[in-house]
Amino acid sequence: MGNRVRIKDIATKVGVSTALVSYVLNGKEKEKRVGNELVKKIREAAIELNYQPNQIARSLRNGSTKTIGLIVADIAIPFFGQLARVIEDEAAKSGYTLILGSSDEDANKQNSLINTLSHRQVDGLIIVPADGTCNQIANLQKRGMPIVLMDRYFPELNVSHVCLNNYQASYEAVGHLIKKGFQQIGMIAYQSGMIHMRERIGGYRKAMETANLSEYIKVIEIPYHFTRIQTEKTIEQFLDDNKEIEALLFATNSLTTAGLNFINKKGIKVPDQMGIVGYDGNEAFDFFYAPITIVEQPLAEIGTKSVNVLTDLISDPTKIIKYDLSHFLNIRNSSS
Amino acid sequence: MGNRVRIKDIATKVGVSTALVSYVLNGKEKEKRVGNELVKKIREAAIELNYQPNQIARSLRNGSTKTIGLIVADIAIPFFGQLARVIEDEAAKSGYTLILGSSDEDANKQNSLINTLSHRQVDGLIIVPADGTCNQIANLQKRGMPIVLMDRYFPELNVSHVCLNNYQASYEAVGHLIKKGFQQIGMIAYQSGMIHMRERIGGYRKAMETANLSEYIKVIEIPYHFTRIQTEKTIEQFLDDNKEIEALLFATNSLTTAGLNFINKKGIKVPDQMGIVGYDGNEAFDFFYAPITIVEQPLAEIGTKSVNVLTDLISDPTKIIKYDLSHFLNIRNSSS
DNA sequence: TTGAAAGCGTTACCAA
DNA sequence: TTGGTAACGCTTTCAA
Repeated sequence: MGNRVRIKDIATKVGVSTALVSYVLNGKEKEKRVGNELVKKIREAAIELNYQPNQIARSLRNGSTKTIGLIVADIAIPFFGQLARVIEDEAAKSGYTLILGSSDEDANKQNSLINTLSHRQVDGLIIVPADGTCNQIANLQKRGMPIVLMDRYFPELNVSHVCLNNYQASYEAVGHLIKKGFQQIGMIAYQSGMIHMRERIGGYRKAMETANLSEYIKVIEIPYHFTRIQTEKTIEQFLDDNKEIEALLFATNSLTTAGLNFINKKGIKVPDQMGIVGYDGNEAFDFFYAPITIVEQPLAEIGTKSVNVLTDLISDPTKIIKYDLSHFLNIRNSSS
Repeated sequence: MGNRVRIKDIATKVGVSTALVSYVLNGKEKEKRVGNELVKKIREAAIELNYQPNQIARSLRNGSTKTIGLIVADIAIPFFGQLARVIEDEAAKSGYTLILGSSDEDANKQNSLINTLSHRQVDGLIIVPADGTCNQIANLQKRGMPIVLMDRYFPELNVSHVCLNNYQASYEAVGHLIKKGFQQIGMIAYQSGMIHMRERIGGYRKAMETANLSEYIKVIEIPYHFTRIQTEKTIEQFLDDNKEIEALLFATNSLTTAGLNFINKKGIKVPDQMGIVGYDGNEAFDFFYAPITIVEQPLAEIGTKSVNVLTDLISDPTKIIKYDLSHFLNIRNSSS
């Protein structure tokens, strides 16, 4: 872009050195005791010439880009889009801009995103880590990059994170179903070694055990890359194989959507023939004919905390903080 | 980040100049006829020292950041999230990374985003422009910034754009309702001077006129910043004031959602008591008890074309291209 | 109170 | 074939 005007042009025009211009334009005229007359002249010249600072040059000189890299699984998924928005706004408050990447839960993609972003000298990274990327994160941290893990983390690593307390969330979700009178409760989860999924399943198991329903524990884990059709087929098979199931806990929003779709097609009545609790509600459930209980995450809190933990980390690399936030149990209901 | 290793370190280690290292690391060893022996040594040293290029320094030197600024209304809205994802992938193919911003359809926010991004020396900008920002765009273009407008544009400006042919889309959507036997068709739109909304309304009017239904033309325009509750109240008022209405065209996804919600609450039967067509379907409509006809935009095409038009523009600033793409009329149906 | 100049990490021109 | 070095635009130290 024809961003021709440099600090030097202003300096020449006013007849001073570039140092003076830099002081004034950065608001250090008091500190540096620049003459009032000159301050005014420099300001005017800057406006007249329509000076636009070159942040790249500034970054190179300062060693800080005022930039945060955000790596999510997929920005097209509303959960991550909403999170990104909160992060964007919170980051802007501290003068940071977002550079974005989607990993598709793929370790290789995540790796190349991390490389791209760190070459661009982002000041820090907020990452929703993909399965099997523990080493990537460990290496990155070792090289001194400030990192906050979001939505999931690696328990074996001492890295800052902001996540949901998934264990507790599932535990209470199942408790809710049990209180409603369901006993044969199954769970539809994703196939993933990541802590968030393990804890969602773990909380379910624990709740069943606590209620003396261990014998009814039934979990199916669906691969992330399954299509909608494949997912519905798998759920169908699961229910065919376990006809005694009275209620289902879905581990993510997209699984809930696929599940409800399937239930709709089959004409299974909710909640009479099947009790339902799902993670991460969205407006879609408002249109479902029956109220759906939802494990809702505190999105705004997750986003703002992630940014704040990161900026703290940037100014003090030893300040590692870990949040496991609480969920809400909400009811999505078309008549509310 | 402790990204200590510079080209100079490699040069020192191997005992050559930085120039040679730069050539080799940029794959210009053939062109510059660097000795095979040295090439190998330099490559090895780079790996051994774990050299990570500093893209900031490179950008300053080259005058190109390989960065695209993307300004949407709100990345939390799935329509824009999906678009962003397509753009991210397409941009990556040409080595570009995305810097993101949400304008909230607000001229001031958009202005400061444009400033932030252009100070960061993005190579080009893809913008979903807010109402009343014609001058911003004109000035930006005058200063030489490559710009592609997306989703909407300013007819009075000669700036590249990639949009839907909204006029035709509404025209055909209304035609569809008329073919189904509806005559008293109302429209729920946003209050906006932007071309996309004007065309969506214009196509509706034209279709009504063509079918000799001019007297039934009824449009309500809802302010963008209305809450869900306010929106539903306004729709209720509109329908109370126009009890003869048999069908509705909703100008956006969120208006459709609000409208269907309201219709659900009131127990109005679709399509017997009310025919519906909405823009930009999403999975929510799959759960609605009746099939909903949807004006669907070619998201992938809009995204990829936006990137390609922009990269063309970056290499040739005179290459202004305008796309008005065609929609699909789809049916979202829970049994499909 | 002001200015000269070094330096951030790269690239690429020009010379050897 | 190889290397010295200027330059990208800015900030900041040091000297005047």
